Amino acid sequence: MTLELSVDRGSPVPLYFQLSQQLEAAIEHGTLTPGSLLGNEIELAARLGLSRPTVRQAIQSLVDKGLLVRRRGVGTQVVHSQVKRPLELSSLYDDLEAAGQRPATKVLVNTVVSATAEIAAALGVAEGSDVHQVERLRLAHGEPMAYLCNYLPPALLDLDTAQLEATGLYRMMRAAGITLHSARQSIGARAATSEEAERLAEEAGAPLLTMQRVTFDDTGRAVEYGTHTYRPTRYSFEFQLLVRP
Amino acid sequence: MTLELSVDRGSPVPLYFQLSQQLEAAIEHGTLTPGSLLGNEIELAARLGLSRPTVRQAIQSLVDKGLLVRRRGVGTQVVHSQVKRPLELSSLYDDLEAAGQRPATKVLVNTVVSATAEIAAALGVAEGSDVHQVERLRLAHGEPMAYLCNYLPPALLDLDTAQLEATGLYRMMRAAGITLHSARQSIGARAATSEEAERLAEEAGAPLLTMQRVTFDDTGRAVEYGTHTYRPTRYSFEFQLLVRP
DNA sequence: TCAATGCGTATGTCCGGACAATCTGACTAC
DNA sequence: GTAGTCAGATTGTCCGGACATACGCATTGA
Repeated sequence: MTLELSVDRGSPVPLYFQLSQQLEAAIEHGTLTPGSLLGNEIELAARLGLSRPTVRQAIQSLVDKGLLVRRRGVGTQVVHSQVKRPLELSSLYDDLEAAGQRPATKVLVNTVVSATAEIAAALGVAEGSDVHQVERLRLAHGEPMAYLCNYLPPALLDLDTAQLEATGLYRMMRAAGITLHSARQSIGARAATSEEAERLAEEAGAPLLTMQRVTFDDTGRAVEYGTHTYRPTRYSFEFQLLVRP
Repeated sequence: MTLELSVDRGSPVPLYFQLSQQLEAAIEHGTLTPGSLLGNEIELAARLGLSRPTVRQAIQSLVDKGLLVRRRGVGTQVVHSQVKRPLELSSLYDDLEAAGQRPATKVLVNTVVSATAEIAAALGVAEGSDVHQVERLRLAHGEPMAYLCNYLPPALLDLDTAQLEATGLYRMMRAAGITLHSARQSIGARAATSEEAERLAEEAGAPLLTMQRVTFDDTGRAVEYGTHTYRPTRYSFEFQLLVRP
């Protein structure tokens, strides 16, 4: 079979990116079957009228994504297993939306509080200084699913309650021009207190899935600290991860 | 301050790798302070007697690791935040060892069983075919910490009980020439059954942290399926993750 | 005073070529 | 028949250069 590949030099989209997208689409679509060889880089470059470094850059990006595997002396082949996505820094809202559910959000608290020692340490601000606090309840199919408590540095974002209910916090941050860079997460479990149980329509002592996260932008500022509790019967963390070579 | 950088052209270690390692060490050591500019690539290349693509390759690898941030028109600077490691496919054994603890392992079961539908689906083998089963109890400071149940395809590995107690499963796989590539994970929580509770010295109904994982090698074969339960008072999943640009 | 413009600087993209390292498979020698 | 050897194929590394693009800042203009 011959793979239809072409690049548009008039497009502002980088050539290597055009190529990697077409290859990824072909893998996704099944045109490039798992295990099949991709054909050597030099010939592929010649066929497309590109240079080898450009082709290599395209292939490399897919290798980084885990879709391709290179073998010296053999060639580049499509990975057999079904790689979906290698763990992104995704918000619960996006996760649910991607799963086809229509998540609902109920903002319980949207205010400014004085930072406790824990919050101050996480966000890197002075203890006692003002921080935004947002408490939300995330529902799916009318059932409570997770209780989210977040703290943000002051003057970072305009936290409109209506907007918080219509979209996710991360989406609002990105829209405000904040470049999310990395996050430090901790996932655990514990028994629900009576207060937590009531919020999530569980019973006191029921197991809860917990997640704490501090998110940093590309300048190294902490832009968000969150403590979340999930109902384990309704939610679990699913992700694919790659081995760093 | 002047950063000491040099490369050895006689070494079989790639030049870009030598450079990236030195830069990483300088960041780790604090010689390159967070937020500081790295100096433009062209001059850096000239100073080291390297070409710009080589220098770029070194820098790019650190950008991928989350240690550096590039800004067009500005330069490349060291990320402020404390990036430790961006979530590896690590075994519990390695995690504990890295944390300074000396993990102990007790192999409870090491046998061959007939694959149930669940196991067969995860490993991609025929239902009812033979698979290895390993059940282990992981202890730290004499206290049970996690209960690990793993299934492996037949004839993949020689599962020596003594070796399983002395090291981790992943380390044994790597030593056997298996190239780990990716894994699909699911982390959740549930209440302990009385059987599970007894194994982990908890009470029935106590919250447990659960993890399921299927690991694939670079040919796409499933090489391991594991169902783990952790005591949440003793263990939680901590990791750093990067945002895919 | 404030906004628009222009310029320098640094990274982003792309090219064409060269040699080295490694894997596969076929051939050869014992 | 088996083991060692060699050649072809393919990716890995590296070079030197060219132009495009975006950011920050100083200058200019209203």
